[in-house]
Amino acid sequence: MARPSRWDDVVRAAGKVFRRNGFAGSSLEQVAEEVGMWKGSLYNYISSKDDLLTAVIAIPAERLTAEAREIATGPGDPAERLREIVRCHVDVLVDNYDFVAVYLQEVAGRDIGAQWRAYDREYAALVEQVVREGIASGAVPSGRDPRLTTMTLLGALNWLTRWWDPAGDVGPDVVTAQIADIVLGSSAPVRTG
Amino acid sequence: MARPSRWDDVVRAAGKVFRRNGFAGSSLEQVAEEVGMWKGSLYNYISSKDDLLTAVIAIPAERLTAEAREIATGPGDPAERLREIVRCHVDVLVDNYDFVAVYLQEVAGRDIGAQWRAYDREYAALVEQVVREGIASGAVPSGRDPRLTTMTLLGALNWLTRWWDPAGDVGPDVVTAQIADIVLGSSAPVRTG
Amino acid sequence: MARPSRWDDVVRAAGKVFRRNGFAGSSLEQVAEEVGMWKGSLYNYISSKDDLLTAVIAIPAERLTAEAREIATGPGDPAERLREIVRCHVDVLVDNYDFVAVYLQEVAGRDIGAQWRAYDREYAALVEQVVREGIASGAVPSGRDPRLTTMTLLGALNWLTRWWDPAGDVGPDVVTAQIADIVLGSSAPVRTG
Amino acid sequence: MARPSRWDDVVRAAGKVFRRNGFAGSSLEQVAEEVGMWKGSLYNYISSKDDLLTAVIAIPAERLTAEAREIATGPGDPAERLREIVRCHVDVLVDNYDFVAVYLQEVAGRDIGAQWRAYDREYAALVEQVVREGIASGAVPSGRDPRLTTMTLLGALNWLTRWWDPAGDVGPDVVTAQIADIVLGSSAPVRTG
DNA sequence: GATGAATGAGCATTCATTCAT
DNA sequence: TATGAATGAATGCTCATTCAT
Repeated sequence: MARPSRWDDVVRAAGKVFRRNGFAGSSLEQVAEEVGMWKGSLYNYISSKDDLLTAVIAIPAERLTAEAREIATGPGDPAERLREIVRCHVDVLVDNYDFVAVYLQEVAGRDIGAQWRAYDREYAALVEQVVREGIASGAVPSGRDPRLTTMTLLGALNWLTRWWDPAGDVGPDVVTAQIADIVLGSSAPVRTG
Repeated sequence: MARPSRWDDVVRAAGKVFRRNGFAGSSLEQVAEEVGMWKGSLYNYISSKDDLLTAVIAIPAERLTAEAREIATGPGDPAERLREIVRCHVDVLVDNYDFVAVYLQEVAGRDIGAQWRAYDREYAALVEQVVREGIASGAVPSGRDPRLTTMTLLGALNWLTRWWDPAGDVGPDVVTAQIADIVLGSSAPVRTG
Repeated sequence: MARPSRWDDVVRAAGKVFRRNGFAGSSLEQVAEEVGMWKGSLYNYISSKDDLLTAVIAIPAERLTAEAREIATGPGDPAERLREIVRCHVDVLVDNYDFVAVYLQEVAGRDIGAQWRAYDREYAALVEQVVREGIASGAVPSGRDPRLTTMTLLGALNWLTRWWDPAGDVGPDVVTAQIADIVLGSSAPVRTG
Repeated sequence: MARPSRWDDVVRAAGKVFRRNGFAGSSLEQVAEEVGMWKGSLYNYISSKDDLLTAVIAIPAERLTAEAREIATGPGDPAERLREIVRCHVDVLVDNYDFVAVYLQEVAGRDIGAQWRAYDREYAALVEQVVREGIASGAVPSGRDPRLTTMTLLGALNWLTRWWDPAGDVGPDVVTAQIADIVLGSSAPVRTG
């Protein structure tokens, strides 16, 4: 369907509100107020509250899986591609803080709505594939369980929304570099800037 | 007030239900049904729904902070103590899967109820202290940001509830050892048992 | 039924609580707490909440009607007997402040529970009878409507629980004398003692 | 907020229901049914049950204090102004029987909600002021306690809702005249019409 | 497209009452 | 007689959703 003009505002507002109060804890009235619209008017844009969650989540989830697909199947040595994945993950996070936070809070790894789990599974599988290549190539220390390593990486990345302020002292580059270092078992000096 | 006999059942049921549906998404009727009790009867044990969340959360939070306090201030070299912290974290998780999951989902790192954030902050501070000692002693690769390293570790551990089955192929010992290895930058072979 | 030992305490507590919160706004738990008893234990004394209201109300209502019956049918000129009725009314009020307040608040003149209205009707009828005699004898100014005069008197008396503190500056004697004076159209000086 | 169209119906229904069952004894479902609306729809008009009580009470309370303020500070000899106050009081009662009954039942002279007691106090003070002038001018028999006289008058007036039917034999004019006569100690013949 | 009143199901909480101990 | 857990109905209030204007 062709989304009318204020669609973006609606989704952005939903992201903000859902992040603050959780999906179940948010009311559409709060979303409407955030957009500057009346409750009933929201239904010119959505057909249900779940619809809104889907829209919020699709934004980072689609970008993340699309880019991961490209990186995972693309050229370059495994270590480099793993770093790219981390960089991409952090970028998406920075660009869509609210949306990512909602996605992680409400959907990722939870037994909720099969339609949303698909993103989750594909993304984790793509990352795991690169991790496996890294183990095979020696870029990741041998002996590491691939899935455990993958989920450790994702855990570290996904936890960022709980504590990290992208505008704070520790910027995106440091975060990217160090998290990649940690997983790669590298003690290379941090590159800033 | 002296908590009567079925108190433990009530909290256990709440943990189960809250984990499944989220706190805001759970109804006390669901909790009551899980205990095998009528909705109104719950109020012989609690005085509000929040009360129940507090009870659920206090269990792992108190144990975790208490043990971390002991480990952080105790003897042993930093690497060893960091491993102990990881082991302890995984143990608490295994023993209280539902409660920990609820804690992480509803409270950890979220702008919710100051009374609950205190646990969070203390625990992270204790872990960070040991991480700093690890960096100072060379057990953790130099150049790592202490807070970022701490949160990477906690992220990895806290993400476990989203994907890890303690009864599955990869057992608690492997998880403990590998997550510690990753953070310590160690590529030592996994020690089991 | 033979009322067990703490019956009086229970009724007294009920009067206090009902006066404070209204009957519908009071819970038996509050009453129980006021007695120093557990909620369930109340049912050793009462068989329902209404039962308690009946008990509370019966105390002043029975005394009031009994004494009014005696005064109304007794000897003495109408003016004197009207004064006696006022004095008796004020006495009952002072002796049973809570109970009277509850009676007036919950029952008097309200379309509630026929069983309680009976007291009301009889008492008003007795007072009206004396008022009529007063009009006939000239003690009450002629031209006055008997029922209106009666209800004016009762209104004045019944409103006392809303503002009058028996222990305050204006004592029971002044109140008794002046209210009687007003209704009798007398401007005689206040007799105290 | 601009009160929408059925606001008046809602308040009128609330007055009716509250009068019948008392505030605490009334449910919003009863009010909704009286309006011909569903329970939840009420919340398009109010934000709480208390809100509704406030609305019901404000109607007679504001009119009463406003008119009493005018009369108390206006011209005319005290006796005349006291009669005007009585007339006004009876008029307000006749025009807003339910609302006045609720006000008297739930608020007047009760230790409830400070926001409502203010009306009460101001009104009584205004009436007392005129009573004092009446005593000073000789219109009210000397020797009368001003506050007691005021409260006797108000008690008589406020008790009307408990027994008086404005459409019955004794009409508003008779009630007005006689209650004023009684307080003024006047035995002037009743003027009807 | 916007409004906002209406709906009706659902929820946390209260409370009179029962009953086994 | 006292206790206090259990019951189950009721209540104030919320909220996703609908719809006439």
